[in-house]
Amino acid sequence: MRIVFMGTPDFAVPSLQALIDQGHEICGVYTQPDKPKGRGHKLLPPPVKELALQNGLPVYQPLTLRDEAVQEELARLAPELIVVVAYGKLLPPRILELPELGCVNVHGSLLPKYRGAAPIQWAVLNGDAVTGVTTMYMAEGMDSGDILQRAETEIGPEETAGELFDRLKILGAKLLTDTLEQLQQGGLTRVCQDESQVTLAPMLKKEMSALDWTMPAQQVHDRIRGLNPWPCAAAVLDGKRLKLLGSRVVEHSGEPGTVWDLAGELVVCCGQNALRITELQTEKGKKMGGKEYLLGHPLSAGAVME
RNA sequence: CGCGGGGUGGAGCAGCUCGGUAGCUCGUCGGGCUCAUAACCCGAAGGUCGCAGGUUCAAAUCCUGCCCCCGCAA
Repeated sequence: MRIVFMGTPDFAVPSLQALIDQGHEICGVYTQPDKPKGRGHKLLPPPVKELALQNGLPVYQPLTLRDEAVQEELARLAPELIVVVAYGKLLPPRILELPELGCVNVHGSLLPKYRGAAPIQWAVLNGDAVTGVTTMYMAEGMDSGDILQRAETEIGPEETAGELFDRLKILGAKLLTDTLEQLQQGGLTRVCQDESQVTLAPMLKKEMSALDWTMPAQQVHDRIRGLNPWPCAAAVLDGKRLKLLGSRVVEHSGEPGTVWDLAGELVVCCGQNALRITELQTEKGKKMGGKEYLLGHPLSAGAVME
């Protein structure tokens, strides 16, 4: 098929690769403009752009799709189908109607659950046992289009949002491949979303980093997993900021927030049970296990984590 | 030229301001004690203090340049 691909971050890369491998004619790749990232000032191209360039695909980075000239340019590419994976911009109605086969989107949740920008993170934050990916036709509302296919996967008890991300981007690419194959054979029926089951997964904010130690350990644990690798659960111990990256629920009780050195392990009491901190990061940026932290940062008596 | 922190035996840290014998906790190896142990006791090995220059009688420590890592901000 003659396809225009729209996508930006890491998550979209396997999907674009899948389209290339599947032998489609990719007549254009749309991605967000390069933005200053990193420490210096450096202008970094989005991951999708890099893959596109490696494959000699024409790249377009318009500031907005609402611009008429941009829309005309897209129309001249005459795609039969537009595939969108984490592009980061809403498609105006005129573009949605442009390709004869429509616009297909890959989303990181089992729609209609978790519409929005951060479906994967919220699945972990909420302690879900199962999530997945969905392919769908795009409609005007955010992630509201008719469902084509879904694929499920279990979320591991210690899995972080970042790890799940890496799995779902692969799963999403596979599902996309399958969906396009079946579309070409006309073997798919579109199913509209059950509006009563809709939940939203808004973008995470760094203000969410703070933890509430009065919550049960399991919930704090889910929080730590879901916020990793961004914005990451944050805490203050001994006057210094810590990022908490990994944890395990352990049986122990005490005043919520109090910190213990239990046989060399860093343990924090929660509202119910406690958490063993398995990985953390100090202000210096060093990632280390709870044990290693304790070796160089002995706890003062009655230490409390905030 | 966005702001800032850091690179010290295998691990995590201190020492740097006020240059002068490389320190702490853990691990490793050997020995001891114990019914036993993530416990305890004794002993040992192991470091070009990121790299290169400079100042100095003397540099982990002061000065200059470079490499690498990271936090904030985006």
